[in-house]
Amino acid sequence: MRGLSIGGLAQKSGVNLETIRYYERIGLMPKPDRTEGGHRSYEDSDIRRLSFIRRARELGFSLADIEALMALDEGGGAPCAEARSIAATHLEKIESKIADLERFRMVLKATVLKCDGKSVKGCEVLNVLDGRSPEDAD
Amino acid sequence: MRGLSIGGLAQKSGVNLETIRYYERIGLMPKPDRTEGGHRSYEDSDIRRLSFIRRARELGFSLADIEALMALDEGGGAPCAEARSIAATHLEKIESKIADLERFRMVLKATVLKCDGKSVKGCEVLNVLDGRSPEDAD
DNA sequence: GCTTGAACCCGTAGCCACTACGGATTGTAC
DNA sequence: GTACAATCCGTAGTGGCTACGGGTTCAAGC
Repeated sequence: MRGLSIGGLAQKSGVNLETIRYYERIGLMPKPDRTEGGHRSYEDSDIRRLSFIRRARELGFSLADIEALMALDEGGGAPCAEARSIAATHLEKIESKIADLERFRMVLKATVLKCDGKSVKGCEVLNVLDGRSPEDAD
Repeated sequence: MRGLSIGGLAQKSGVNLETIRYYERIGLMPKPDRTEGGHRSYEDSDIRRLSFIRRARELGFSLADIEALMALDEGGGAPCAEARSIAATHLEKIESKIADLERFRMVLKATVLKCDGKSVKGCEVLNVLDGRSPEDAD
């Protein structure tokens, strides 16, 4: 085999083999050359592209976002403003998600702390989820 | 109609009508009585159960977690310790998710700030995703 | 050159938690 | 009685993978 096998690419990029095939199927990764026997044969540029995808996924970008970012990267035009805007929008989403989670964390933490793990009735965790306010519970 | 229609339940509980049918299908909600014509007819207890589910979902519990929590709530045995443990485990998950997102946020924020939206080459957003460290980029 | 066993092929189905569709039936208000 | 909203049901689609399984190919050892 001349190029990289899909398994080799999976190792080098840190992306699951099945996921690579999935990315190819949905058009996120280009169709690679094939060996005579039909096995996929990748090049170095595929490692870079796939690593880009992996990093962006780790940062929580959707595959649609990633597609747009990669198109910008290749377009060459004046991508920076657009890339910045995609990232900024994504940043906002992440920030609001963090805020949401922080609120959940506080409720949960308070709830878990109140629950002594003994009392059968009036379990604070269940009280909260039942919509009984903590004040009612005692 | 004697009881509550599915539409009414949807309104009162704040859960989408289709979602209610889905919950019934997967066994999370009990099968309600039916009118002569076959329409679902709900009781007040269904509002409570569904509201419990909704609140738990909003706190990020999985449906499997919720099923377990509701079983504890009904079992009556010594559920508090278990409910506490489910909630505590969930709290840990949320906390690590927050930590992850915080890291993403920092990277993204730094990235967006560095990107001036003008320079065609060396766009910081794309650099980061390309795995080029910020130091290399200049 | 031959054999073995790992790697790879492909299509399909499953996961979670919904949401949407669409044609048929029922409920309800006038 | 009629019009029209609400509900019925099964099925399919969403995103982002992951798993399965039976068949083929590759690469290394002898």
